[in-house]
Amino acid sequence: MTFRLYNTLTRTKEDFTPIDPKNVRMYVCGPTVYDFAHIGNARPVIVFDVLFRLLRHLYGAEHVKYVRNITDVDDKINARALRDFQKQIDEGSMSLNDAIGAVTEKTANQFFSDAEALGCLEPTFQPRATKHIFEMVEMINVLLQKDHAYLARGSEGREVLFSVDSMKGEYGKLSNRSLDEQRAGARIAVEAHKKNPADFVLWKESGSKEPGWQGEFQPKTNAGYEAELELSETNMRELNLNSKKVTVHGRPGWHIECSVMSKAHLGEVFDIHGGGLDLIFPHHENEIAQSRCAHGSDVMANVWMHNEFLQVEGHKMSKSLGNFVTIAELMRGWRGEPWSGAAIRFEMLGTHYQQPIDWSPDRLTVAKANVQMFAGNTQKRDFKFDSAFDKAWNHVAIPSAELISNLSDDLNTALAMNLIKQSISKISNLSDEERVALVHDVRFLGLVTLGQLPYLTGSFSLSQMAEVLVDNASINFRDWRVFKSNNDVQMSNEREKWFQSKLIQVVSPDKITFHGSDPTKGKIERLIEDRLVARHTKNWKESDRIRDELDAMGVAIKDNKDGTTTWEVKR
RNA sequence: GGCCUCGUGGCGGAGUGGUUACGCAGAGGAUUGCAAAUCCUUGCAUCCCAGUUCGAUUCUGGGCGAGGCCUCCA
Repeated sequence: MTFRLYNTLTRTKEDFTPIDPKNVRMYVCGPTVYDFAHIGNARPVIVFDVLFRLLRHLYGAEHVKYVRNITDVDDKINARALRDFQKQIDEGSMSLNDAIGAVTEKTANQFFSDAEALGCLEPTFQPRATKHIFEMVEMINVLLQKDHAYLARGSEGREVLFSVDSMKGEYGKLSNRSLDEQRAGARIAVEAHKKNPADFVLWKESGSKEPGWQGEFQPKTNAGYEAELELSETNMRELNLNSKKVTVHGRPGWHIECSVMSKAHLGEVFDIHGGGLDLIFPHHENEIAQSRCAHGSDVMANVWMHNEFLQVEGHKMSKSLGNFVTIAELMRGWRGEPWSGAAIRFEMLGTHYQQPIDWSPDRLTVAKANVQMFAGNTQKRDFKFDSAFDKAWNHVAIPSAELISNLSDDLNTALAMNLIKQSISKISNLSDEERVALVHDVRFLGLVTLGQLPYLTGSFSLSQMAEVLVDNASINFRDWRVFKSNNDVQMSNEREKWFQSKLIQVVSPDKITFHGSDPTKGKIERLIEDRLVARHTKNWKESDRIRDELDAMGVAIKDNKDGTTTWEVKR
């Protein structure tokens, strides 16, 4: 079987050959943790999770390393910290640094739980930029010594800049653009202190007049770093500097973070580097420039993969259009319905990663219907207690050869999902072998986990209903904690009301308890029993009245063929 | 200006050099006190032009139309 991947670097589909089959290495650009992840962010998370699963299958789980970073140093984070914690900072009850820590911690945690809800495996490493500052300074020094970088004074202070001219002929290969074309384009701001307008920042001085920066930070903390920068002879002459060392109190540029974190965990040259389409230029181009020049290598990674973008209902997703949807919001309820992580993943994998997706309730409905059909049918007694099914669930997922062959063709999840959708549509009529294959494939793709099954069927047992409520509660609880920590009294009160209405008790900042199960359960069961009695005596009036009453409680009932009545929370 | 993607039934949306998945909506039926749910059956489609080919929705070229990226962005 051949395993092929489209490589942005060569613009062709190539056979994939790892540098070392015992150590297959992949780096994917993770989130900048200034705001909750939206569905656009979810795409690379899901796509590269599938690739991770495939690599693990092909080379053995212990032979694959997957690094997805957390960018927790960025001007947007600082801005967010100032916005959210302005009051506390002004009052002196919180340092800007702590505020930044609160923002990144909160956002990163939400990202982790989002990724989990979307059925993603945890990457091997999830490094944070703030833990690698020293190595960044080190790499910048290497670049300075090799004359690939220079110190200059910009409008906002001193900067260490990467010199793209020092890499002429090689810079721009990934994005397929030459420096000459760049100059012709009108989009690049010409800044006098740059040797070439395309030169980008490696290190940026933090000005003392920027609120709260100067003196607020200690070397160990998350923002504002003292960097010792060695200057090359050339730079010294140009800047008329006498000393060989210059200290710049500042912060790293965006691109250097990934160069450093990938090197730290995967080495100077590795197999696969992934991310969103928009990162090709300038982010990945600049990563390549930094890493190759610092290490003197021909490539940074052999294969570069980029996922296409996602639109929302035909439009670019943006805050100004008001169609910005976070993952948590989708699961809580979007366009009138909550969408499970499984449905979101199902929908996402239905399109090849290099195709744009238009995100809409219609498409999600399809995915949801499929997931529910699968889950519902596998919940049926004759299916569930069937030994073949049992076996499939209780063993490690062994994907079918066809699934692997589809995925091996440049991660063709659309084709893989086609297989699954077809099997699901005739799930009741599948042979034992086909059923087992379906169960394995669905699990391999991370579409459904055993723990998720009860939530997907729509036919909740009583205890499962309680679980669902607690599950929804956990999302609200997360929000409540955020509002609480922001001292947003109005919003946290609103959440508390929600809990009260659902008979859920907030025990502590880490714990919630569901108390609503028993009374509700008893009432519903009693009403259903009463109604069954009424039906047996053909008292249709009373029977319908009870149905209305249950309906008002948000409970929908179904009279089954065998004379029993089941119920579910109305969706 | 540079780079790139897409155009399939009423709608959403896959795949394929030779009978066009799947879902929603529609139609018919089973079941039902009614309803809901469920199950079964079913009608409906490949933007236009040219080329390659025995054969094109699929490959190539052109046209028309839609959208994205190039600036922080996944």
